[in-house]
Amino acid sequence: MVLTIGELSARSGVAPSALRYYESIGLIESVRTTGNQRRYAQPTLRRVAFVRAAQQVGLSLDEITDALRTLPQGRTPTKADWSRLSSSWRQRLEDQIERIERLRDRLDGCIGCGCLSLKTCTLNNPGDEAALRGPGAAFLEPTGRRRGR
Amino acid sequence: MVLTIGELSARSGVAPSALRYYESIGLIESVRTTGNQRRYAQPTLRRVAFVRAAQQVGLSLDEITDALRTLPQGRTPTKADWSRLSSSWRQRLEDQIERIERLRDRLDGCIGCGCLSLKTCTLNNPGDEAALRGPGAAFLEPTGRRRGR
DNA sequence: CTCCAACTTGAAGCGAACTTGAGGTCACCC
DNA sequence: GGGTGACCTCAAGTTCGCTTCAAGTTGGAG
Repeated sequence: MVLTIGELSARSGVAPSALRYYESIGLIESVRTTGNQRRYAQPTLRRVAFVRAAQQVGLSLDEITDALRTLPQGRTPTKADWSRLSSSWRQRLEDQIERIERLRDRLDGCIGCGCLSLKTCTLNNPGDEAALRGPGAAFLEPTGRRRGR
Repeated sequence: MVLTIGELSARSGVAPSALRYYESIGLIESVRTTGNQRRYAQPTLRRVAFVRAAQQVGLSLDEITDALRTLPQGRTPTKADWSRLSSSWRQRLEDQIERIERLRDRLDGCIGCGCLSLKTCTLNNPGDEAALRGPGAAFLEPTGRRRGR
């Protein structure tokens, strides 16, 4: 069974134009009918779903492309394929979770102490502390940046 | 003590051009010297740090602006100010964490079962399941979307 | 065989979040 | 008071992740 672009769009929730765009950057593949229309293999559906999930957590299409490049597009991925991809992302996801938890806790802490205003709250008074160890305020952006800069 | 744009940039790790941009969209404020140069009060440093943290977790500058608008820029924020902001963001952050954990667990599950390829793994075979309850594949994008679309 | 919705391409447009550049001014050190 | 590095404005440019449009083609239902 193969899918038309309309079917893939309906089942993935991703617009046809976006799917064409994904193909143009090498994120997904299609075969063509004699009349030049795209046909997608089902694994593409999972691939697309995965792309959206990864986007949700802040990965760029470039990064996702890189990661998925380690998976075969033609054959079904093996455990080893997955294991490779998974381990490289896991740390990243953990970092992301930690970053959000830190912001959440910071926010919670602020309810109690009224900080972003109190000098005494070092946890929430990062700028001046960071200045002591040089510029960058790296405590808030611990590892790789998400986009831009 | 006030900060020049260069100092604020160095201490926050945010480029001067970005700081000017933030000001242009009303995210931060400055006073001017007689010679028309910007001078920032220290709370601005915390504000900027907060902005970057919030960006890291996927909030747009618009949303951050809205949220911070509930905080006073002139006076120091009170507990009540913080409490308001905090409670409105908390759920959002929780959702974000949950979403990432789901992706992580999905990834972990895949190591064991080789999915994104096995039909038997329903957890990781969302597309076909989603098709049963109509298009959208909403399982992966549970609540509000981050950007675009 | 005809029809029409669904597809095709390529180019242009868009919003977000900045950066870069040109041309000019300011402020602090010697 | 002179020099120079940090600052100013405004406009235009950049990247990402798409969408929209125009003009044409395909393929399946009747």
